[in-house]
Amino acid sequence: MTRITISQAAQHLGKPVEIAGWLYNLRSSGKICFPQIRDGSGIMQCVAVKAQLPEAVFDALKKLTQESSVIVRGKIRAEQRAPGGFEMDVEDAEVVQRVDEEKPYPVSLKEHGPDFLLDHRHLWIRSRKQHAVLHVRHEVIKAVRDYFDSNGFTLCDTPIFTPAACEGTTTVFEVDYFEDEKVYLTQSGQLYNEATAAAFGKVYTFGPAFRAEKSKTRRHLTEFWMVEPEMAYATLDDVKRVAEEMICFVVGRVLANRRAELAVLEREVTKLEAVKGPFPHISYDDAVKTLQKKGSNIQWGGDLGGTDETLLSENYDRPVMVDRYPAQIKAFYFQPDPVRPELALGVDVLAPEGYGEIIGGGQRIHDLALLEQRLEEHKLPREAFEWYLDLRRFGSVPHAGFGMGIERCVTWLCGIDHLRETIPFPRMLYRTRP
RNA sequence: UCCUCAGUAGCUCAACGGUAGAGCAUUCGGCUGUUAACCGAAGGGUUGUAGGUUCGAAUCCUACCUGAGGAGCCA
Repeated sequence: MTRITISQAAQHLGKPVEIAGWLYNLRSSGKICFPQIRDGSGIMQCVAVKAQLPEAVFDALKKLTQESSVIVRGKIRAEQRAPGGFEMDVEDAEVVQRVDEEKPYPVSLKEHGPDFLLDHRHLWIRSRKQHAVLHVRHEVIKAVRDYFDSNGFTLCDTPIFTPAACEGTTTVFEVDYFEDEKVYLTQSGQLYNEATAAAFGKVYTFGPAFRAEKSKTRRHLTEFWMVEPEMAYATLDDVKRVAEEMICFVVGRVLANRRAELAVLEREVTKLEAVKGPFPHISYDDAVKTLQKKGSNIQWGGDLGGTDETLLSENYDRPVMVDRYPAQIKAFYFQPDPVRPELALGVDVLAPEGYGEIIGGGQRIHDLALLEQRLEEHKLPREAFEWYLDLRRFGSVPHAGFGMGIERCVTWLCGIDHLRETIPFPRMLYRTRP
């Protein structure tokens, strides 16, 4: 008997096969019942007819409880009435573990509230929608890696324990490191990326980042995943080009390989099909003017708020790049604009449909004296940055890079309204379980 | 940290000062093509916690706890 996954059903029509999975749903009508089995690759509707089965097998199936693990054997045929288009005529079944009806599976197919679902996240991820979102996440991550791997970037992972906050300003999680030493969970691999870029030319790091800000919004997690490329001999324009190419590549992959998941999510595919280069570019100056015309009370020199990002992205059907922000609202390491030094050569990419910032990046300072001056202005402990300053002493070159938040990207592509559903086990303010 | 909202059956909600209810889930019964199947019946409650007002509180008031949304900050 050949064991197949449900996704392979079309290649095994008419042949005896077995499917190992869990009971997703069951409908029963006296002498016939329809167990729907999920196996992680899809959902298969089965048909069990009393007259054609041993009594024990039929009874076991008819009384099966939700999410009991079960192996079913039989032949598969095309069936229009079945969701998914295929159906198995069950000839035999083996219950691996039966969920006790006295303590039934808690996540029913009916509606639930967010608190309940998040408390049961370890089970919630079995449901169709969550399953689809996490499949899209997998596709996004794979596409991102494929893009960099096939464009001359070397994966150089950066440390998670760091001796100091990368950017000084934001709050970091402090960890006891053996006796008498404190380390911090990384907020970004960027500073280390600059070192590996000088070693390998083009690099990227892909890993978790931690932010201890008490942010309480649908766009924040305390632990999230970020891909950060960095390029030596590169400028702001290179960052913009690579970011655009990468986004188009990722969106294309999701459209090519995850149509079924997007359908489960009821995502408007045309909105994603519109994501093609070139992306619109707008300067921070113009962004502020546009926003003021639209009624925002943003002033020049202030950062774009969440509503500002939404207002701005409403103007476009694809991601928009906003560049040259005031240096004062950007991190210390941004290279100033040569014509207007009060501006930083940084760029943010805002996703369409109000999904906000998914990418932030820019060109880094390569001049030693200027970097030393910035460290002082930001009152950063110079000792901790000596190694970083070395990068400007030994073969410094113009270099640039960016970071993309994986969960924000997945949230946008899936068209869902909360970041927490795009990671298997979200870590948020006040929620660290399960 | 601040602002707003919400906690009633396992779940989703109703009852808004006068006997705590429905759908789903569970159990029992019915049904040979169900699509979050349907039909009949049963069990299931210290209304988040602690005080207060009242003849009477799920309902009004106060504090606290828990959660959600938003602000600031960011990916």
